[in-house]
Amino acid sequence: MNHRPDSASATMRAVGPLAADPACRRCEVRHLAFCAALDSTQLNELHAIVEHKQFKAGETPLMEGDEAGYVFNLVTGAAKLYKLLPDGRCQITGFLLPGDFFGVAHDSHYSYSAETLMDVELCRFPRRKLELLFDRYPKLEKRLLGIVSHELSLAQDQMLLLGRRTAIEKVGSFLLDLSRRAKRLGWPANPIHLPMSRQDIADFLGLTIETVSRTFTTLKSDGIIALPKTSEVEVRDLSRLEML
Amino acid sequence: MNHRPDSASATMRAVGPLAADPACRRCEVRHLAFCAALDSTQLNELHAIVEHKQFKAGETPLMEGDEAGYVFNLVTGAAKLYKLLPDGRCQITGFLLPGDFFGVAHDSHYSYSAETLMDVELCRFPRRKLELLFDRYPKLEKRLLGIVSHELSLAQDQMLLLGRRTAIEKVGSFLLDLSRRAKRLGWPANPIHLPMSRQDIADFLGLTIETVSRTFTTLKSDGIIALPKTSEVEVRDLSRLEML
DNA sequence: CGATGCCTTGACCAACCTCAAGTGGCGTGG
DNA sequence: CCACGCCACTTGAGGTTGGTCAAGGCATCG
Repeated sequence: MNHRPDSASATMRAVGPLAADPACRRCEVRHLAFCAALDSTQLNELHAIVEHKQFKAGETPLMEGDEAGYVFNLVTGAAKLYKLLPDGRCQITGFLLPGDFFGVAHDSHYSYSAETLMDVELCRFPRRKLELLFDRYPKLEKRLLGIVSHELSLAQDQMLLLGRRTAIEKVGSFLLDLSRRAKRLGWPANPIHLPMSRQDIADFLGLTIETVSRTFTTLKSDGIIALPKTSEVEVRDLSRLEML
Repeated sequence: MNHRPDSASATMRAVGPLAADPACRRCEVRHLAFCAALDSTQLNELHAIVEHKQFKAGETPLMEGDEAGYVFNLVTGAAKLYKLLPDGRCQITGFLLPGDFFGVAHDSHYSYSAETLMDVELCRFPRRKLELLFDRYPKLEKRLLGIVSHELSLAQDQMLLLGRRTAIEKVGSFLLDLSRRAKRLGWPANPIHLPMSRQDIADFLGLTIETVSRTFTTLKSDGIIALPKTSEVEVRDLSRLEML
């Protein structure tokens, strides 16, 4: 049911229904995730309905138009959420890192797709079962409301970025954002690791891959960043990056 | 306040101070608003905490950074929600029409501003009191979750528009969207009335006022729309408008 | 070591922006 | 009732940002 079905957890599971689920308790992203701030009872009930799943890089845990039967919590890895136009143009609406929640739909079908950027572990909650839990633990529903409100706020920030910022401002704010999120996860905040391709960055910022590449080059020759690897950005002048 | 959730609502309605509040019951946008689909008891309780307010055109019911003490429901008129960059660049994140809800903040302060486009009537709910109601009527909180999820979905659509659509596609989709919303409100869907200025449309679509104006002119000379007044758009070829 | 895929760079182009002037509707005052 | 001014909108000319198309570099992997 969760993680690897190996010896340690099998032993603990023998004790009793409530002591039997160390997986969620041990979860490294729990303090960041949907399941944060739950008491023992709630956590156990949540654990009872969760399904741990793994995906390889490039797979799609959910697709626009699918029946919205589950909500998800990313545990390890990274993914993107995106929408497509009929002619193939793509807008990435967000990147998912450990602890991030996704899959909320305002009606019965998802309005966007998700694709993994690398191998991913996630928790999957059947929507119906979760809603039953909400009736007993309104706190869970409050938590979800908080998460969705937060995402709405991020979406509005992104609208401002897409509609009114220049290419260099877009890239700068993207890098700062990734750096902050890495820090929150306890990862190195300065050599920023980019789990996504240049094309993904372009589709997130409303630019082309060439413009993203050129903007990185500009920032590099201005001494604001360095690019030790193509998937790694070192911030060399934070204040000038923030000024953009 | 004197109602208990488990009382028979039919009986309760007959007597007491709450029988004296037909305002909410008569509300013309109730079937569209936050207060839709509530039973009599819930509606009475909600009515007990609501404050009706009026604003003149150009006023700001809430500003980015203000203490988020209230949530709002627009009853009549129209308004815009927007965010500003330090240098004054503006992105409108949405237009509000009767029945629309706004003022949800993910933390204790608003992350955007609201300004009326014309004289407006609205309902204002004190956030703390509303949250107390949520504890007794989880259905209210579910309703709010539904509204916020829906707004998130709209925000993602708007990201796709801002990042990946051309000027003419932006204007076309804006007009279709306004037309659909008018229809839902029981207003004429075809000569579309625009309650906002060209500048507002530009700030919504991530364009300049000149580009919006030119795009209207192009659509007009292509015979797709007519402009009987500057604030009125007549759709003359719906299918070609939808094709954009 | 060649093939592959991603990224970078270059030259050119077009969509959209900027700046500036012109138009038209509307309210005000003579 | 008309003249005027105001303001929002439209139109025009020219510039810039970012897009398009194409070639070249570079790392990874068989």
